[in-house]
Amino acid sequence: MKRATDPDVLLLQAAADPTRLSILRELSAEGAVCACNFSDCCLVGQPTVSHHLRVLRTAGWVTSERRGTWISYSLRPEAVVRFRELAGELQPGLARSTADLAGQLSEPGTARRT
Amino acid sequence: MKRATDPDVLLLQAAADPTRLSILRELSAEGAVCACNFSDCCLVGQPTVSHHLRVLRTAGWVTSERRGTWISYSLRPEAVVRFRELAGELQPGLARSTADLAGQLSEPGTARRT
DNA sequence: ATGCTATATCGACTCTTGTCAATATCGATG
DNA sequence: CATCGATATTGACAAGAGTCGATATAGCAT
Repeated sequence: MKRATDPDVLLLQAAADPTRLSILRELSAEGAVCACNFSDCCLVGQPTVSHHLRVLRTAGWVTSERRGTWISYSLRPEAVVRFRELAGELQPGLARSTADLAGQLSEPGTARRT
Repeated sequence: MKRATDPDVLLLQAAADPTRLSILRELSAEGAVCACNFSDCCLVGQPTVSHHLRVLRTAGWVTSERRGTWISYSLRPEAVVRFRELAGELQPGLARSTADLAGQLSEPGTARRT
């Protein structure tokens, strides 16, 4: 995968994995989950879970908090908000108001970059 | 990347690339865009654009329609709707109502799968 | 038919990712 | 301090993704 610099792409990349999406959904449903519970629900080993949790933390999806021996993870509200903004910004086809009627519809320019 | 079977993960994976997110945003802004316009905005060659468009089409993000020599792409409303649903399903930490007060908070079970 | 332009496909290459086994670290507790 | 359980890190590996150059296909115009 191309190394992403855009934080939005980072956020999407982090969510775009079966294991990590399961983790996010589990966190959404449970609120705060101990790390040791994920290796069970996701059918992967403990180091792999740890790796995925780091990816999610790096992307801004989760925060961790020690509770004695174990560590509880939870969703960061900012990430959820940003994710929803991303979804809200995407609109299907309704953008062209008058230009469409004028037959504009994003006609091809000269195709550069052979 | 782990081969995804979950269509939701497919959708996220398709969007989780700088070039493809640019394409999606361009489509959202313009409504319908000729394929030849993307190789300009995304700083990649024409075969690469074609490849990304196929990924987006496979994931259900876009549809294509011939207009003479060129081909116009547009967002599929269903994909946008599903994306928004995904975003809507994710909720930060507010899930635990009474269980939290009882000190439950998803305590660790036995960590299986050594 | 010939040529031209737009798009897709193929083959190859490099870099990244997901995964694990082994090991280290950290906290609690005897 | 020694030990145990939970978590993180390291190193290695196979598989996949993104990219490009070359080539093929398709529609239009001359």
